[in-house]
Amino acid sequence: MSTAKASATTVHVPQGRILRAAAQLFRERGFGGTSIRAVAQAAGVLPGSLTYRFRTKEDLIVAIAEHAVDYALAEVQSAIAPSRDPLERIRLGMRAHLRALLSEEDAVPVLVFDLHRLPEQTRTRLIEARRPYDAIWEGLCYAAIGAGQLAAGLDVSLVKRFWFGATNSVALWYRPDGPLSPDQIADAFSTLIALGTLSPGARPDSLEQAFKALG
Amino acid sequence: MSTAKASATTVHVPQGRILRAAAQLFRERGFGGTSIRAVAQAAGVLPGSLTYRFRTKEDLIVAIAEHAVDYALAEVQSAIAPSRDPLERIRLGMRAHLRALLSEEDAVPVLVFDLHRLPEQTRTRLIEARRPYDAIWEGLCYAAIGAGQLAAGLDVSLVKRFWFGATNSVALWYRPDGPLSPDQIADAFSTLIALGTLSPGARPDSLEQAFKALG
DNA sequence: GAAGGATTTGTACGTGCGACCAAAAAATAC
DNA sequence: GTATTTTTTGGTCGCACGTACAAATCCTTC
Repeated sequence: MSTAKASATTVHVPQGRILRAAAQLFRERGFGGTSIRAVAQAAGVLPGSLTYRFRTKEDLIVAIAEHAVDYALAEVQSAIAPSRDPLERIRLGMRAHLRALLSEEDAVPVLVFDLHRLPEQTRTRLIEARRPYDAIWEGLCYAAIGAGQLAAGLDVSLVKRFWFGATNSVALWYRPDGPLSPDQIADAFSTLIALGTLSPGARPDSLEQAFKALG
Repeated sequence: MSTAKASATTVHVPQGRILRAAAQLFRERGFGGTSIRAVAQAAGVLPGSLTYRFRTKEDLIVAIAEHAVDYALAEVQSAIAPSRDPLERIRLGMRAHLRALLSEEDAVPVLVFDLHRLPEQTRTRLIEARRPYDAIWEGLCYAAIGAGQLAAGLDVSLVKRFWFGATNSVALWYRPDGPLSPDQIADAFSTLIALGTLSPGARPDSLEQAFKALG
């Protein structure tokens, strides 16, 4: 409908077109704010075809989420492969995570931002789908702890939430024409979380005491 | 409808009931995922009454956002009043910010999380409404910089985004019956952003160099 | 306690929703 | 080149949406 027949080699697999169109609309307007008719139109397909491929709207977002996990997982794994230093692997992994979040692969931010307000049953399915991704980060963290690179007394799960919260929120303000690239932002965040922001003179004598004082 | 007439002192101002009900539903299901009828029912009112108070759905969320700003601003201002130390004022302010975000005042998370996918015109109105809140944090940051409490070479606006991103994301996983109170979480986050997470042995010799290396 | 404005009621309107499906068309297998 | 399966079409179902509004009710004021 939108394009001419084009050449014989045209990628005309509509499954991919539908998923991409849906992910883009979900990213922009949210799951609840996007109609399947709008998805169909954006994909250049009639509503009936969409229903044929994905029986319900929920099936659609689940497929998007599964794709997002596949994509982000592959990106992170190939990004961390070059290094064996745990801390460096985390830095590289966070670069890849942020690149995936800000990329044209709209599925990733959809999984990150729309998860928490989906129906309970759908949310459970998506958290399940995300498990392999959570697992790889779990492993990266334990490796850094084991190597003694992180300060003693840290609540690691809290640090993880802190870091992912900050990093994911970049998607809410990032603009491609801004002054910093995704990798630059990721590195800046890595440095902040690693070293903190206080000037040397304002720091306490003992790091361990400061962390333990949090109770 | 939901309650008996009760005493003569009953707060029966429906404006407040409607705003509270709407904020709660928007928080749970998002703006697009909440119908005006659902708001009316939750407020114990028929749809017509709601239209009488708020001509459109957009007027409703703008009213919620304005209330959120009033509330959070007052909370932060009274929280920072006891101290004159810039760093301490930021810590206290962040406590108040997180308390407001996690409180029963659903308007605050609505403003934080629903803003970015509203129609352009509405978003502009809400950002305008939020301006006083942004201004107070601007002031707190400049005070800490002026006092030399933050490391030289920091990109302050990036640090602000980092910190608010992390803190706001607490609303996505916090549960009241969890092990940490909002104030404990806020303090833990303040310590993380202040000191970083590396063990002493893993830190570079010069902080300034590390920050400047980010380009 | 009557008048008159403020508020709520109950319902209606046109639109768009998610889902559905018989029939047509295209692709594939034989 | 026919038979079979896969996919798309184009339209319909009943429902819920945001909004509007006349009639009924409540509340205040004098």
